[in-house]
Amino acid sequence: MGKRQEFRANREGEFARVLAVNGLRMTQQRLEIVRELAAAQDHPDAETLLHRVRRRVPMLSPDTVYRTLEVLASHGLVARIPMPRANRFDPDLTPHHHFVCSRCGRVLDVGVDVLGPVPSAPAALEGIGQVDSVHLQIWGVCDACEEEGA
Amino acid sequence: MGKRQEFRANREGEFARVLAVNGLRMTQQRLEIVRELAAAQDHPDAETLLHRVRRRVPMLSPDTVYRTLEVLASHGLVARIPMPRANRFDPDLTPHHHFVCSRCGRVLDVGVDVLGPVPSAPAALEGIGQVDSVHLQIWGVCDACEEEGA
DNA sequence: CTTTCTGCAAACTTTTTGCATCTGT
DNA sequence: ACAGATGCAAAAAGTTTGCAGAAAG
Repeated sequence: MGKRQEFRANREGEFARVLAVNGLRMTQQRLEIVRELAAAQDHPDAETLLHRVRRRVPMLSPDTVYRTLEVLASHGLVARIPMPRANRFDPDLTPHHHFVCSRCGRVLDVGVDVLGPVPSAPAALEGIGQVDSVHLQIWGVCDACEEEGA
Repeated sequence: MGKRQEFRANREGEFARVLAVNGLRMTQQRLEIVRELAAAQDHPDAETLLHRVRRRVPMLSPDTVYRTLEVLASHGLVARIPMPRANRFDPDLTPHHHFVCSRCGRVLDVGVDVLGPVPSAPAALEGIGQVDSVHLQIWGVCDACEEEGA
């Protein structure tokens, strides 16, 4: 099993553990949301994720998805990718970059083998602040859109 | 004059030039918006910029600011910093990083002398797409917020 | 039983759009 | 003159919030 797949497979237990430590609860909804996100091969936004989980949990409300994603992100269990229209969420916390297509909005992973390692920052930057994460975003036009436009 | 200041000082003429090349027009509103943004020492969002320009041009409408920023960004004259609440815009295209405070939302510049150069990507990434820009975002808590919370 | 979570609905913020009018070139 | 820009207003899109009832520990 690859490193990234292995990482995803442990998300559910990791989530349960972090929740427990913080006195929060593992609910059916949260479990389903985490499962769906961990299985996602793309970088869905809240609404997209909602529709996917609703295939199994039709009663799920949008609020719950937003709130769960907030919990996940604030505990460092998923990465928030800030985007012009809507935030995207990435269950994969292994080092990699993001290519964002400015035409179709797709977010594609770029391995560290392709572009070199994610730059590492010290825990604190002199005169600036405490560092939580370092996040490289590459903007451009993806091949699919490039061909279409030709 | 420092490199960054020099860069800012030329924004106005550069904008006029790019507009002309593309058959677009230099209007009073656009001029004022570009001036204000080029002079900004922070990373304002559309609404903040609107308020600043309105001190001199009270009749300016929000739409015009949004549309002008879109023109600027799509012609590579300013950088769009995608953020959870609202986009921010940076007139400074010289290489540097952005530290985003997750508590207060401030965006602070981090020089390449502090964290090393912005990773450079080739013009095209094999099997992915054409690269327009590479953008490093560092998330954390700024010193001002850190002290407050203590 | 207590604290936390959910769903509903309504509000809020940021951004976009259609249209008539006005302006730069 | 004519393409392009502006302002107005209304709508869209994404997200947050207050609250009553439901559920986890």
